[in-house]
Amino acid sequence: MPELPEVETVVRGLRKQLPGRTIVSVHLEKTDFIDDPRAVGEMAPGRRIVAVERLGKFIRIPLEPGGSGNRSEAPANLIVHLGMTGRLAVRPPQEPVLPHTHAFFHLDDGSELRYTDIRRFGQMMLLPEEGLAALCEKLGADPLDISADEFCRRLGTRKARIKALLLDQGVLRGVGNIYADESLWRARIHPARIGARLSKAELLHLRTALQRILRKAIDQRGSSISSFLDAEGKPGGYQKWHQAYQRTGHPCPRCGTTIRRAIFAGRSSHFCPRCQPAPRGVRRRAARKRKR
DNA sequence: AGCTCTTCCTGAAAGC
DNA sequence: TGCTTTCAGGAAGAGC
Repeated sequence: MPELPEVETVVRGLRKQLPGRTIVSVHLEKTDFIDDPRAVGEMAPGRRIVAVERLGKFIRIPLEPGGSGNRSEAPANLIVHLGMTGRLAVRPPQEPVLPHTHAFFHLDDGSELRYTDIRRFGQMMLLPEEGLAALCEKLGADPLDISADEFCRRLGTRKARIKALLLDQGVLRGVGNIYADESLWRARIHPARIGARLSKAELLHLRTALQRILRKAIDQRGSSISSFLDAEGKPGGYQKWHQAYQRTGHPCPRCGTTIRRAIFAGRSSHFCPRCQPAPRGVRRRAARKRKR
């Protein structure tokens, strides 16, 4: 599932191919994941791609104003969220089309930008500058840039569980289940702890762990779980480094205790019950549950 | 404010 | 063997 490192990997790949290209035409198959399919189909053709950027887990492809005349004067941004199974890649037109490919952007050099998404949990939209500003406002800080002070303020003052806070895109943009679990394991913090009850040292440790893990994962071109492939169709390598995520029943690499799985904030969470001691209240409930 | 549950969707894997 | 059920999860919305 694409999270910050996977999206960053895709963005870096697309950045080598897309800027400077002009969208010649658009072909859409299934459109239920697109906000306004007609707008995408009509506004994108004739416009030149300026850049490729990452906004949390969103991919932003700004398009130059102008294009083929008529109503396409205002700047627009093609925004793509990969959801669970989304893939965005530039392919030669003769390359066989993968099943579940729903959007084709024909480019002026003959290649195609293709969007493939088995489960269609992804999103696609064409946003004017105001819409983009509104989206950015909803998103929290980028975890790679956030200062220690802001991290403590955003997470250390909230009464929600730390796992929920890490996953909340309005708090931090880009963290998903894999990197939430991995950073909590590394910082030795139980996922059910309340943000406001974490010590300053724990918060600082968590920020450092999260940043190191995200940077390393980007170096490894992301984690390939449930068939994530980058813009060039290559798998990432960070899944080899997972210490807790999806390692239920395996020994904790630090202390040997069996990694456990439980649902917190509606998400399956993987943690070491010894390294990451549970807060009061959770301990009793966890005792009578034993899955997998 | 923040929790849980449900919905969207498909394919893999487990269960019978 | 082959069918049915369960699960996975990002995000949004409902209801508590």
